[in-house]
Amino acid sequence: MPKPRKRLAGAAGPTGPDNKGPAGKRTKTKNPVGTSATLGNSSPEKTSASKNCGKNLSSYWLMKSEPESRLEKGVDVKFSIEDLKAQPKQTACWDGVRNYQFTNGLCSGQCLHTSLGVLAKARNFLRAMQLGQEAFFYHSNCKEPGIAGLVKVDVQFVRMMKRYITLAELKTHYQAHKTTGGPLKNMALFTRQRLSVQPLTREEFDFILSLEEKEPS
DNA sequence: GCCAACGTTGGC
DNA sequence: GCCAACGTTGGC
Repeated sequence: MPKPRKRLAGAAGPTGPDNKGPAGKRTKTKNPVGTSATLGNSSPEKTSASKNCGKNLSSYWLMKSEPESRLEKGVDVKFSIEDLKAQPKQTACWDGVRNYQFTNGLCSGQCLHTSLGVLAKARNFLRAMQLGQEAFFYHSNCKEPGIAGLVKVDVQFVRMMKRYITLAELKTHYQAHKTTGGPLKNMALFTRQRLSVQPLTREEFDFILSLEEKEPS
């Protein structure tokens, strides 16, 4: 029996995000939504992108990763967006994750995800993700959780957020949107909170992007 | 196939 | 470090 959570709408931590601002380099990322990348998926009739007008298929994602060191079974699970940037080609080896071979053989000893259990749960979404789709890179299990940057799936750094969008801020909007019917009203970060890889609607994605231009609420 | 116990996630 | 939430497991 799930009990209603009592700690919602908590105090927004006063700690400054300490973010470094826009990282200069942008890899050109104008990838049109409609281009079905089809990762070796050669079923002809199933270009998922052409199903309906592209409205409610998920082309956007939020991926959680832990930016602070934490040992899990002897392995440090830390992988921040800065770590991603530091990878060769600013791209993380994601195959190890896909195949659930979460062993020392990972490409640089680091990985985006923390445990096999998490991966199993997110497996369906991992499968649904396609190359080039955009995702927010979310820092979890840390002092100030929030969206740190933008990546492309499988998994390449795109850019830092212009400002760090904290969980607290997202939650404020989520709460408001539940009543107003705004774009974040069903955001999986809150409704399916344990999913480490979660789909975003285009409306959610665009709304969150628009927050970059605004003052933190 | 139900459901309580358990383990993990992750905000606080 | 605490503990709510929630996915998984396993007994029945």
